[in-house]
Amino acid sequence: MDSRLIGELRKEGHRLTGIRKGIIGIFEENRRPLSICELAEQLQSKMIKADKVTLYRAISFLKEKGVIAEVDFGDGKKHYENASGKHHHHLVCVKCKAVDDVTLLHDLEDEEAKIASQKKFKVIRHSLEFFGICSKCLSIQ
Amino acid sequence: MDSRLIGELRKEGHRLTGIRKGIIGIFEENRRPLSICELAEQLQSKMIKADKVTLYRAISFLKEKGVIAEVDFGDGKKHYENASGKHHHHLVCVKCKAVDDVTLLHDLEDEEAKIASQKKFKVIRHSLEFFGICSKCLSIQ
DNA sequence: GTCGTTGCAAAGACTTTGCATGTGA
DNA sequence: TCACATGCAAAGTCTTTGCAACGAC
Repeated sequence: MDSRLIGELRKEGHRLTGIRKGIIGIFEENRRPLSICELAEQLQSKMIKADKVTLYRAISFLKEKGVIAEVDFGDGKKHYENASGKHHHHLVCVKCKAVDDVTLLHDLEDEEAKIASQKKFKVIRHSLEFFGICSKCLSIQ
Repeated sequence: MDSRLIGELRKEGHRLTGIRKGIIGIFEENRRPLSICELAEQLQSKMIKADKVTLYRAISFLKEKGVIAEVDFGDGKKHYENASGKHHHHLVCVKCKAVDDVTLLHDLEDEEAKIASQKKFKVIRHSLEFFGICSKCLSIQ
């Protein structure tokens, strides 16, 4: 587990509860972005019981700490993933909802530079998702 | 107004009501993506009264027809824009929520080709938004 | 013992559904 | 007229807030 994070939490007077340990552990194991419901299921499979409200609050807390990042697949739910990994984007299967990671050939830095110079817009982050049909669903059809 | 669309609607037994005419007109005038609430306001300023439920249904209908497209800014609301324009992406100001359009220097076709060949994933569409601070908000600070 | 964290209940925001009424063609 | 479109009420889903009880340190 991320010891820098744990030290920081302690220093700021926050507490490392069983639920938070569980959540941090799950986001370290999981590459796939998780919704609140999926997170609750994974905690349950680890024998950690937690109210959904607690998960919303824990997620909000960890998002502020920069530990996890929010990802949006336009399905009405928010999804979260470990923010520490290499920058990447997502392939979202519209049939089976599977999510895969992908990195770009050319990253978007030159695009962001163009935006800054042409539009005087300071880019903080971007969000790029590809929607389509995954190899499994293609083979089934 | 898009006469191809109108003909198609008629042929399929659909009706071109005042509300639908109003909505189509608004999406032709507006380049900025609109939420349901913003659409309701714009209709009202045209003296067209419509229930929000009707707008949800009309939007769902026009989305199926491919007339408008859904855009997601991760703010918990769905936004819609005219789908007939040139393919573009969005600059979303995190301060004032203004939205501007932007086109890429290099479009993502080569990335999609790479994804298809490496991952066997058939891309249908992608969604790319840049979040940051617009020129106005930068100058105010 | 303190004060941050949790759980339960309730409220809030956005969207969808059911059904009777209205209306364009 | 007749099927599609609309409005109202209600329900559904996801998320946030209030507050008392719990528990990490």
